[in-house]
Amino acid sequence: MALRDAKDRILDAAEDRARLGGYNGFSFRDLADDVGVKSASVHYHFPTKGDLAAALADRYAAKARARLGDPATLTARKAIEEIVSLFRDSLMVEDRMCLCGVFGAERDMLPPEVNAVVARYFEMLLRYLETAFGPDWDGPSPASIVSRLEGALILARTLEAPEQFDSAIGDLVRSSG
Amino acid sequence: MALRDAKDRILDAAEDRARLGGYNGFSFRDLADDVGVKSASVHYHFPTKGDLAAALADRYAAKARARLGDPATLTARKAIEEIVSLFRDSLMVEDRMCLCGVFGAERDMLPPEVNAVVARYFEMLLRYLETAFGPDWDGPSPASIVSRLEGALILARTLEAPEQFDSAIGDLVRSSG
DNA sequence: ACATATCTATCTATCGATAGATTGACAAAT
DNA sequence: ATTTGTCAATCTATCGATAGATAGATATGT
Repeated sequence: MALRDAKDRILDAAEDRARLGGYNGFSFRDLADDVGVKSASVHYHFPTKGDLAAALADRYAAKARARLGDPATLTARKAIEEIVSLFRDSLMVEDRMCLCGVFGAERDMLPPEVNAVVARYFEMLLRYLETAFGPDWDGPSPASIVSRLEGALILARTLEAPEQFDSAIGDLVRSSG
Repeated sequence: MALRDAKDRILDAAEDRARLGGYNGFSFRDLADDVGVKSASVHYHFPTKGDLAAALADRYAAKARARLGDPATLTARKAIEEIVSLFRDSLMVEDRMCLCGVFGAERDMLPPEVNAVVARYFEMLLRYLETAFGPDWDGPSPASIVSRLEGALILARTLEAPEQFDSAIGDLVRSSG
């Protein structure tokens, strides 16, 4: 065993590269070099690239889910703050796209097993907000919030203007705290 | 001369493929086969892939600009309707991503000359709305509208649920007509 | 001994890109 | 009217690099 599990370190490298350049933005050799092994060893852990990317999106979704917390225990305002913070950190701290946002944009050329996991990520985000909002919610829809966050990431990064993120999210934060 | 200018037919093929799979979702050979020439002929018109993608994004932006019309002659409501219709057709009619949305998501691995054109596309959209809104506008910011549209495309396509687009855009359309 | 994990070595396919020949159209020179 | 020169556009052929993937040997730990 290395410092950490090799499988995890491979996924770390893949996540970093994929969030910068998408599915074709990394190769088995890239990841092998990053981690310090040979590309055949990456294939040992993830036989195909589809396997790897699906596992990657799955771990990404699980980490997001854990960070967001249990929506049944959150007010609508707090849930919005949590999900905004998740995307804000992606932009401001990590300077990376949302992994599932990139994969979603490229979806028509991705292996179907990857798309399935990416879809589950977005369903999870929507359910999270729905649960926190409850049946009487009359504010912005979960879909509009998730869309705005995903799009704001693209916009702010493309314009190389992080403040555009706040401009895009503005009234969301205002209306929620 | 073929039925249409070869350069244009190459860009047509590239636009179609790029909107499905991103920058690495097409190759010179793909486009050559689509158009019925050899890949060397594609290189004749666009020496590098960066040249091609930059020209592609530029044409894409010009077409959008022409379709949207002059914002100085439009009410805020009408301008919102126009830009919503642009993205709605991308989803419902063309079943494709926004070209600059995909390129924006992949931006960190794209040639800089492509990113420059993509950024100009988004600046154009923001200016379009700003101009139509005028200085007294107190509705949603241009950045929030563009973000929502771009994100709604990703969300609806990923979930293979076009109705999610309306759910994400809903109150925008409602408040504007 | 066995399983896990890595290695070396290699395969086929494709990538973006280039060199150099060929074609056809059109204009200028004879 | 015919020849010559020029140019745009395409072709054939190929380059070196890299892609994802595989076979089989090797090392390590239990």
